[in-house]
Amino acid sequence: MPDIQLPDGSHRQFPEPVSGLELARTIGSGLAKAAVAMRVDGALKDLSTVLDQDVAVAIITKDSPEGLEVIRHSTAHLMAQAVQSLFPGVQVTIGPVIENGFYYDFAAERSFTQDDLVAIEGRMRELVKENLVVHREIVSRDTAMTRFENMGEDYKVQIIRDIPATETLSLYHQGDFVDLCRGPHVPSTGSLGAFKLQRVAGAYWRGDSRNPMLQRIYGTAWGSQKDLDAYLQQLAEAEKRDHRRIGTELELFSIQEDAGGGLVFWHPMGARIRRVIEDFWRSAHVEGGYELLFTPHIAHEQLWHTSGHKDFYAESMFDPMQDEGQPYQLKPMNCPFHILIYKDKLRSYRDLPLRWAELGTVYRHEMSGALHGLMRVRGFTQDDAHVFCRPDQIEAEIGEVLTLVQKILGTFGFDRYEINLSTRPEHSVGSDAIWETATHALRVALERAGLEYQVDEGGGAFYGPKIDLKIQDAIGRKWQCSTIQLDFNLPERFGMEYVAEDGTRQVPIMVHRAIFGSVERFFGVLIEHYEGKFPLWLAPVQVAVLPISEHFVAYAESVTAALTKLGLRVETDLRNEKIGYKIRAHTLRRVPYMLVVGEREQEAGTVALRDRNGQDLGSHSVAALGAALQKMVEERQNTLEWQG
RNA sequence: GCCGUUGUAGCUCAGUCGGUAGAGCAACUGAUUCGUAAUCAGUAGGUCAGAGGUUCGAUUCCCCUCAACGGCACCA
Repeated sequence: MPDIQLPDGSHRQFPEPVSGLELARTIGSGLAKAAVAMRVDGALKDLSTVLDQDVAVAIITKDSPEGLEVIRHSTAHLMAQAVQSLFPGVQVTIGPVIENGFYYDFAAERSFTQDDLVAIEGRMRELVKENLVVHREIVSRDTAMTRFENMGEDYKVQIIRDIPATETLSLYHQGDFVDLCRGPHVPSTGSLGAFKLQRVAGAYWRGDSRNPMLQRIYGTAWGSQKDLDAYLQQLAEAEKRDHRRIGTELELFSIQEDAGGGLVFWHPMGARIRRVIEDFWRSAHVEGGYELLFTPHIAHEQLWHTSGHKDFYAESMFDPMQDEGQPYQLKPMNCPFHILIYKDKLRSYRDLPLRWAELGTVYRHEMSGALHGLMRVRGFTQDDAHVFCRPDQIEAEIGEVLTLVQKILGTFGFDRYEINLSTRPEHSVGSDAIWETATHALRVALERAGLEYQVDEGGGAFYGPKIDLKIQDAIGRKWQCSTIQLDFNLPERFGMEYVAEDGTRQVPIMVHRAIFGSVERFFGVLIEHYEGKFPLWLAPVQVAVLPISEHFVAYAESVTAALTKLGLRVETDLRNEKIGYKIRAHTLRRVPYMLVVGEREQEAGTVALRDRNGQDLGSHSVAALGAALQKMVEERQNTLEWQG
């Protein structure tokens, strides 16, 4: 006689045991239809589970986060069933839920093609129509082992072998398909339907590159067709922001096959933006008490032995080059160079903190398959800085860095962050005392700054704790940019020291920090964030002056000259085209403001103002417009809204 | 690096069952002198990613290399 408590606190009594699905039906037919699983005293269960005790039950529906997980997991099974029915002999391995979807890895003789995906999806739809009941079977380890051995499912056998003996093994059946799975799953295949297979890709068995490569099929699944469509729409939106496409369209940058992969060429328009970014970065750093450095691109190989990079970073470094019998190496990092400057003379405790920043271009041998537009390249410029300080200064220095990070990122329109504090890993250098002091200092600095953060226990580098910061872009994607890392290793390796108040020699604390991370990558993120519609202060061309016809060319040029004189980036479009053509052309180039000049404007000494969003902003005198634009640029405003 | 796909004009793409290629946009020239997202006409533009092989003949078929794309692995 189970007494079942529902999430709203109410109770329902049943004369005999009931299944979850039956329970849902007594609550409402709509609920029963949307139900995919349930939570019994906190544990996820299939709806077919019979409730014969007094328990608390929450029905999980398609639209809840947990329900979506169940749907995605069940859709992965459905796909595996379809694959095995179409391609006998293909082995199944694992098929987990991922963000927005699922994948399933198969061991197959040949790789799947795009046509195969269409066929698999078709078969899946048939199986949905058949509305096969999904049922769970508890089996012993031996039974499970034998069954999968007989089926020739070698990978499943390996999986079973690795499951702790204490765990219950369950099999899920639907039609003639069986899979080893913890569950829960939807009650029948008819509960599924809003899915789409996306792509095939290779993936190593158990994620290890020494293992055989399997065929992974990715798919997405949702609680309703509407949600699926919305998601696909969102993917298309993200696609439109692709910095590689926009970069080509707006002539911002290119990657040249003749030069090699992962090497970025900044074209004039991109270079203009970079210059603005860097100028702002420099002035913000000087204001923040930094000195700016320049260091070479290569150094004796020996330096990289001293730094330890030859031991633990060699794979990412370009091979050494020889000159007069001496091996030199391209730098993958700037830190050793800054250390050499530090060591160039004896430092006093009074000199600390030293804050040294450099836009330092480094080269790393990223593997060919890892290269991706501006996001992952082989040559890039780090906005690198190192703070050398005493242990008692850590907290204040980290606080300063966090302030600068927020100031700089905020100016680019990034004010939502995800922050991680990573603490001491198992293998590490440095005393307990220094780790303790430093980690505490990072924590306090974060809290003082009022920043929320998560702690990644043991996630720090072997040489010190760190703070990583991800920014969120306009469509909610997260990008790792800023990082603040303490280093107890390099100062030791290089024998850095300062003379303390008591005359003893002490080792300084070293802080590595970057705000953009890489200028290239940050630029890529900016392009995607703004969809190429840069705010006025960053736009490579801020204003386009568009004469209606040849008669107004002289006036247009005078307007351009006046605005250029104010430091604005202005172009005159003298092409022999109609005004509509010019407006379209500059709108597509994302030029923030267009000034139309014709007879009326020439007479009155004004311009007709229009922004790239199609807003007609009325008529303005050249002087008033210039002053208003200048103000917007100076304040680095993120909006084009007219305040003149 | 690994698996798969792809590489044709500046861009987006069509095409060639093996007989050295075509469109739209962009560029250039001319006409038009125009009021808020594409005026009309013409011209030019290609070692069909690169190297090799098969063939009378290769952009097309085969092999290798390079690069891009989607993943995996990598990314203190």
